[in-house]
Amino acid sequence: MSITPTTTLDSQLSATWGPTNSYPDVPIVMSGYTSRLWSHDSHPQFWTKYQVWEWLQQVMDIHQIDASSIPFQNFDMDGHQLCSLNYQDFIHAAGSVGPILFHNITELKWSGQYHVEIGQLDLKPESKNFSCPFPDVSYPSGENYDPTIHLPPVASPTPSSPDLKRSYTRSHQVKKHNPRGTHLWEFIRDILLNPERNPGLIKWEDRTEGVFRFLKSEAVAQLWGKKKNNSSMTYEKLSRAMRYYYKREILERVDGRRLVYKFGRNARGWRESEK
DNA sequence: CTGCGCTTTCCTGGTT
DNA sequence: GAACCAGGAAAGCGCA
Repeated sequence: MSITPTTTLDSQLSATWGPTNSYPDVPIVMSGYTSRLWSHDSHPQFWTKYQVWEWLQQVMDIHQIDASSIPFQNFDMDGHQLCSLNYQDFIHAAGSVGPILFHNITELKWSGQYHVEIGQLDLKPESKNFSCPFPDVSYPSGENYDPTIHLPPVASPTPSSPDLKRSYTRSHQVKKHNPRGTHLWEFIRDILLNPERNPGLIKWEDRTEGVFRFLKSEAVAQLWGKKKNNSSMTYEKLSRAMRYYYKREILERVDGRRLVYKFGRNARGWRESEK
């Protein structure tokens, strides 16, 4: 991990979770965006593991693919190893997202400049079906809150559950309503799933049961606000949004325990087996 | 323009 | 008293 002990929380958060306008629905002019976010535009060959993860996160963000759609642990490697992967390796590691990643890293290897590569790719967020030189490269959009049409974390190389297998056949389906890119519960989940990007903000209380606890409630709220470009976000407001999830069974109540929540039956992608 | 889904904001009242 | 929890009400926002 490249974060030094002297790094402030705020700078850590900015560095790890991106600027306030990291939304793909903001027009993508990657030069400024990336130059701020992507401070290490060195050749991918020289990336650290952490930089590889940052790259992954960026690509997922840009394509509005849910971060849990790919098993990040399959990319526990540095840039040198990443660059040595072939097309099949990416398919194997990231399923249907593999081609996107492969294409992206290939361009990067050629250009050595992240922002150049993004510019070349015409990755308009509004193009629901990303067209790519590789066959069958349509990708799943983010997960859906709607339990009846839950779009999948499809990209796992080994879809084990019946749900996942079924959803695999629907990979061309255009995403349903997801106006702000990432829902709050997905944002929370992604913090939990990326410990390297979670500087003590939220922790699992019971990993298998999906119980977690806010350690720095206001910091999480600020981070959420940052993501939504809303500097007045507070834990008070965030928690109100969390409470709305009870009714939809995305979260379950945990009585008597402050700052503790539990993922419900309609929350997807948090289980280890789903990753 | 309208309706919908997901917050965001504000609020009152209760609990730890 | 501060921090948190519960949930109603209404408004904002992006999208189909």
